[in-house]
Amino acid sequence: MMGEGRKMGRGKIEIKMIENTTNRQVTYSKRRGGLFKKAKELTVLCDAQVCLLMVSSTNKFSEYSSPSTNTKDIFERYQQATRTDIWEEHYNKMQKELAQLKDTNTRLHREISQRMGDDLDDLDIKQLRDLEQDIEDSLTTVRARKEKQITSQTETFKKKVKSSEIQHHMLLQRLQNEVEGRFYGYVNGAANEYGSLMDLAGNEAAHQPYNFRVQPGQPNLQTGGYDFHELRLS
Amino acid sequence: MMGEGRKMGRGKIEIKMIENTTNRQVTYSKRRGGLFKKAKELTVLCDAQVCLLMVSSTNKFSEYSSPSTNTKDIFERYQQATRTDIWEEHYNKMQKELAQLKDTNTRLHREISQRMGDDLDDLDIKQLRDLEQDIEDSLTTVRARKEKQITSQTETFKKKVKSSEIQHHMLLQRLQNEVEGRFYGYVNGAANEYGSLMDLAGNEAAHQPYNFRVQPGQPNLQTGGYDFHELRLS
DNA sequence: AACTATTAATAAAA
DNA sequence: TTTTTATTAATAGTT
Repeated sequence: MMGEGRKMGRGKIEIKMIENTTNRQVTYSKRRGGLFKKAKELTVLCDAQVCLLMVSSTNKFSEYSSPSTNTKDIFERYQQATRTDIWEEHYNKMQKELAQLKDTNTRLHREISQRMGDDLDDLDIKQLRDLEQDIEDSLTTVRARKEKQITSQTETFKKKVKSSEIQHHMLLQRLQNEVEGRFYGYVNGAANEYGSLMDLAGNEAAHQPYNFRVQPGQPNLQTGGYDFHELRLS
Repeated sequence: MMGEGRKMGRGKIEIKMIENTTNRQVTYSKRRGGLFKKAKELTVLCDAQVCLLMVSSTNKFSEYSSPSTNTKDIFERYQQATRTDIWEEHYNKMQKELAQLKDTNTRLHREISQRMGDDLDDLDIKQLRDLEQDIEDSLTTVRARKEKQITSQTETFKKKVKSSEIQHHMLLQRLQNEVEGRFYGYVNGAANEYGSLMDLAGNEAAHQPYNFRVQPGQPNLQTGGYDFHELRLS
């Protein structure tokens, strides 16, 4: 049921493109080394000629070709030996790829249909039971995920409200102070000239000595959002 | 001291050409599969393009090139990317090989010199002691070999003499028979027509029914010599 | 070709 | 990057 997973080294990997760029490059580098080593060993052990060309996803080239073999030679010998036009080969390969993709497409389409409750005619009882179980599992997973999301959102909301309350309280206090003409000395020297109610609203930072204030944070790259900004009063 | 030995699977192998043809071909086949698999994995995991051409020692070709890559393309891209003319590359490779051979040559020459007692100026006491020990070991080996050879030659000689004696004895007997006109019937049918004393000397095989005779053997490829022929009477 | 005892390759962590 | 280490994958010899 699962895709062909493989373990090697300390972790488990599937043979599919490594999304993380850094990992991909590290893996490329390591495996390239491995491939070259194996190519050399084959060359020596079996008295063979090997030519290995590689282009990384960052367009870097690497080459191995066995001693006293040159790339051009082996390439030409290859062409001669295969006696097939290189373009025809390419064309065939494309056709094969196309067929495979179509096939995959059909399978996926059918799987989706079945999960949506259509196209069930060809399934026997066991298959139907399996499908049912699968869908139930999916449901459980989705529900769990949803619950988690709700909890998370609630937390966020609580924080936001709390922050809001603190700010409100502060503003009220300062407003009261202004109105009563009583300053507690937290604005010193010339800055006083600008001390006004308008200023409080428009540029609170200039007069803000407290640590309560929730600061706008850096963009949070991991979630892709700007979470901290949501905590600002607006 | 030993060459880099490697174990893999159930046995131990050095990375040097596998002499046994069958083994070599089996290993070629297995490792070719491994190499292709790794090439494919690299292609998928790292979003790379790989082109792998192989010629076995029996001149059979194999190829892998990643999907939507064709061999010609990647080859041309390779040429472009390296910006080096393929012949220049070949030339460089030859030069490198040449330099390596020269280097090896120099080393060997020096080693021989030292073993012959020359060119010892750069060696410290330990190195000299090691060299001494080495040479002593060599000497022991050579002596042992020599003793063995002597024993072996003696054996060979004994056999030869014995064989010679037998043949002599037979000849004498047959000569006596001829002279006495009495045949013991070991030459049958038409062959008798050719039974003469001259024939005995010039073409003994024609009349030779005994197993005593030491037969000329096949060339012995392992020692490079024709050992059995030495046992023939001449 | 298939099996399996062993080694070699390597993914993740440091 | 490079090294280390836990783990899997490749494979040499065997049947």
